Amino acid sequence: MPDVKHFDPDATLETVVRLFWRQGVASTGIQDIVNATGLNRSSLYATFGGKMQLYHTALERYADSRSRPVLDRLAEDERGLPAVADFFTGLIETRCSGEYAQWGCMVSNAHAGAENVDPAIRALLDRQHKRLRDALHAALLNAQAHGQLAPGADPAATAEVLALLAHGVNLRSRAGADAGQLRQTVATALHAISCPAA
Amino acid sequence: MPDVKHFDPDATLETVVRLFWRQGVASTGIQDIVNATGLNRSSLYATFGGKMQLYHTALERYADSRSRPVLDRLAEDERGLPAVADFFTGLIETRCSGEYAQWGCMVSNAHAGAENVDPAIRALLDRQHKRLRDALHAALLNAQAHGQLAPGADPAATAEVLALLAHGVNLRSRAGADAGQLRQTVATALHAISCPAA
DNA sequence: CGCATCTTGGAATGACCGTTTCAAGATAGC
DNA sequence: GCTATCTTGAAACGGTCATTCCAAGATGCG
Repeated sequence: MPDVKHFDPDATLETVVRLFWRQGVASTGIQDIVNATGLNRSSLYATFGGKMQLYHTALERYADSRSRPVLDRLAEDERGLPAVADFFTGLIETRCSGEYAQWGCMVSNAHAGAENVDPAIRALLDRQHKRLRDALHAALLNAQAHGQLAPGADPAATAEVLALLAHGVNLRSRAGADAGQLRQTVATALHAISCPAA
Repeated sequence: MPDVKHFDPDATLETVVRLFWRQGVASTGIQDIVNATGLNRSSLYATFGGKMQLYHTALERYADSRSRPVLDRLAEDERGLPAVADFFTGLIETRCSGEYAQWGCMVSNAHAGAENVDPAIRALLDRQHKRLRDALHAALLNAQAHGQLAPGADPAATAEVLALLAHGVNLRSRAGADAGQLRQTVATALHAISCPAA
């Protein structure tokens, strides 16, 4: 019978996610990954394949373990606009303070890099953008049902606006944008789509 | 007396801008630049310095020759919201069709790359974001004067919202987002900030 | 224990990285 | 046309790139 792995692939992948998230795939070498994870080149290639395959796996892990829970919570929060506001508050908190401050969003970052020409990566970016938009859409439908939305507002189109706004927050936060200003900007946007009478 | 340059530095820099714009600084090698410009390494280094210095010069050229004219036109257009709408229409046109389709914005792209840790680059990103926001602010002040803006709307804060929206357009267009959908999204955003009575 | 099977360490692969060096070539004033 | 001064071509620099290979080590079953 064969030998078993002497390391935890899951923990390794989490380390790799952070490297690619912070530095991007083009600026991260295999040597960086070897140094950060402590495991050998052979084990890396045997377990995850080449660099781009590893990046794809890491990006998928990011989307599933970081984005998805937040988006699911947003979609299932039935309060309407307060749910959207909380989503953005949490987003700005994550982007501007703590361990991941000024790292931006790994998915947003991938949009701007040369890796987006890879069809598999681009499909992942489209899927993730759709998930973001759909979660916002669900929250806005609740907002409309509660009469929180401005009359005549289209929840689907507005969800797309807020999705692009989130991308903007991700980008600017990576360059060190002020959290307070981002919060005020989001508040302004939400005020613009909310019902004047409410 | 000395020899003179056997090439046009301005035309060379324009070629370099396109390389960095499309592929990013991390994925563009000096060899790529040598191949694209046709001139020698020695001439490159003697004229522009090293790679990062060349990237900085190229990014500044992009900001001055590509962004600035568009932003100046926006700031000087006194029509108000129609000026903003035209700005976004032109932006989406540039981002989604023609020679630069799916290249995104070189400044937005720089936000997501590892190059943003360079203080000189980050200062340039901040300056450029401020220019974008100020141009939008000027246009929104005109809109307010013309009674096009929703009552109670803050032109300064709204300008920041639209600036982040522009970043979102830049990002998503690079991943091949549909121009029609982007136009509709922008229209929705502008509708949300416009005066209901107008 | 012996053996088949997988993992691991570490060296080696050729290609490319950004940068430097230097001789040969080109130019403008004398 | 000579010379001083800059530009240009081409090779070479040490280092790092992603990837591969293979012997040595570890494992669980018979």
